Amino acid sequence: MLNIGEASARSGLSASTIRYYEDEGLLTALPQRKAGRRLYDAATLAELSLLHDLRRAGMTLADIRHFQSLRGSSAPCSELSALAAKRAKHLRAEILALRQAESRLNQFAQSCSVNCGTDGAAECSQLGTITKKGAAPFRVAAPDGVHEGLIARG
Amino acid sequence: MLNIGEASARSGLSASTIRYYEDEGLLTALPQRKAGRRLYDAATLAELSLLHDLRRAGMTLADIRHFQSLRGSSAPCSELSALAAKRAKHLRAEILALRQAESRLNQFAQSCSVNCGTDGAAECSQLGTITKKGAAPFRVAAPDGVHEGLIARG
DNA sequence: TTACCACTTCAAGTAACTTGAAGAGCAAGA
DNA sequence: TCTTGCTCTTCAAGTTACTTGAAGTGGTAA
Repeated sequence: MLNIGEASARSGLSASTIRYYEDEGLLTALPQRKAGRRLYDAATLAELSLLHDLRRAGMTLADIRHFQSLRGSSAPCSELSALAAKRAKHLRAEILALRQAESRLNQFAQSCSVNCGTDGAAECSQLGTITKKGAAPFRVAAPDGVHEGLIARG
Repeated sequence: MLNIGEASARSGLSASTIRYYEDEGLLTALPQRKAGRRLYDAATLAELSLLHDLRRAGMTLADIRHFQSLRGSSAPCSELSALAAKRAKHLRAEILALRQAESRLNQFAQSCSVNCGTDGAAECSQLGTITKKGAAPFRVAAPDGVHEGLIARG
């Protein structure tokens, strides 16, 4: 039995986020209480960890609620499966975009540090070096009603 | 010269987001106006695209403002370079985590669809299959004052 | 001329947390 | 026993980055 601080460390969620999820009804099993304080067992902890994962996967809390409602119901598992696959596909696109962003940042950092000390300081101070060269501006479209990427959520 | 709709399509930002960035003073060059309507040239468009990229890279609007202030100043380019490298490193961790989430979702979808039609439906309806098996719960720590991942931003 | 659509401003709403205030439980040390 | 210090409690309010809605304007196609 772990207190909320330890549960936080293990699940990767902050203590206040854990309380928030509980308030929002996202925990199917409430933590036990001792002297008013929450205590988490392995099952509850696993659920917290799962919540963290699903959020990482870009699901909104509403999505997660839907997932949970399917879970208990007699919904065809094809629906559950499709939901997961759709999310995974979306994640794949997101990962690709992040990779592009990463490589542009790295490019910038490198060209910047190379030019440092020489007369290239001017070029270094131009943010423009990060922008895609020659590549057409892109939009990561969200397929059929699925929400935009993590960033677009605000 | 493109109107805001076209600028939106090219930059990947929604029209209202573009207006929002302008209101927030994130555009170093304001778009021209014709009959009250905004018109964007190549330079402004590039800036919008860059803003989109930096956001994708997980920078907050405050981060971006800081980046911009460094840009014009006599700040050592090592600082700019370090900032970019730090961001890129953080992105790398983020990408890794997303990949894990993706593979778990895929695992779930697959095990689910395989079991469909058999008596495995019960297993399928268990969300628990997505959770990491045997792996210790992890936390993607944000190094020294850097913000948490995209999701943690809310 | 009449639709119609993309645009304008401004205010208010939203998601998902986070922060702050004010107080309580409890273990370690003097 | 008392104090210090930490973690916890609830509840309200604040935050970020947008998004949505209302009410009105500009330009063009039929």
